[in-house]
Amino acid sequence: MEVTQCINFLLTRAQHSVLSYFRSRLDEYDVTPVQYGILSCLWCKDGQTATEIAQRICLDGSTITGILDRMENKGLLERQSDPNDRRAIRVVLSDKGRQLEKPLGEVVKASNQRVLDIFTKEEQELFVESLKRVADNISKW
Amino acid sequence: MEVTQCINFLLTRAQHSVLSYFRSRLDEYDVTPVQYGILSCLWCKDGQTATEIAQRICLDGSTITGILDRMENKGLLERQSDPNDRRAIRVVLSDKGRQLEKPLGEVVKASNQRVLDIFTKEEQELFVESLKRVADNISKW
DNA sequence: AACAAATTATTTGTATACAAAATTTTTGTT
DNA sequence: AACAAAAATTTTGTATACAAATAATTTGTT
Repeated sequence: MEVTQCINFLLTRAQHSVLSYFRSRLDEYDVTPVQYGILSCLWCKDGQTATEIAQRICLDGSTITGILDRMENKGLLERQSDPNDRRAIRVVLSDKGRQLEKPLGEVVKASNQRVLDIFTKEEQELFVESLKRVADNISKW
Repeated sequence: MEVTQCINFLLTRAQHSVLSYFRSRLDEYDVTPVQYGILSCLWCKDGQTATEIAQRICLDGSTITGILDRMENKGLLERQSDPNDRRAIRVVLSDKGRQLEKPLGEVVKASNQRVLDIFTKEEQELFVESLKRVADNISKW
């Protein structure tokens, strides 16, 4: 079987294309796609712990550490220790991080539409549904 | 918009799931998914240059260097200098690399089927087609 | 032939990403 | 209270990945 017909290859290629498109659109805000994911998580509910954020966006706990480091250095957020559980840290948005909600929200919405524009409404739904089914199914194995 | 409804997030999550499944299946052969991609490329045509391989599997040239290093250390392949163009290197399979063709081919074929098993034949074709359309379309922008 | 431009591969720097181990703290059991 | 087990985060080590810069070589132009 040709490697280029392998489902892992096809998914990886599609994901890379979409990721770089999103990266290019987010670039002017000095935010990466995964950093947008964390911001988005915090816009929804500020002050979550690192573990909560990691679970929400399906990342390993140890991956979060470095990403939060870089976001803290850029002044997007702050780590605060949780008085009730000193193991935990609470991740809190800065003004800068909060103010990005509207512009980044618009950029991501537009990018999303642009990517899905090549499909009809029905195809879009089927495609999104299929991606969810693949991810959910494998995580059960 | 919820980050979990973002097409970039959905694609990334599906890709991660499939990638880790493939990784787990390839693990007993001490080969990673991208290393399988390079092997597969060479089984098809041995002695390709790093650039040819990179283009074939859609990787940046500078990414190839490290992957070939690790594969060379594991004795899967060898770098040979091209007498006709001393800038180029020819990547040549070792016996070990060649002998993996059959067992890895089978593992990947089975993994592929297992991932796609959740779909009907029609859904499979539409899904694969959609992934290609997404990747091809964005690379034109 | 001389030299600019292009090509091939590598190096350097940065960002994800995960696994395994380590650290600190909390929870549960005896 | 003592201590084992679990939980939250970080650290360390390894593997992708890309961008920009570099080095060596080849190609194209004058």
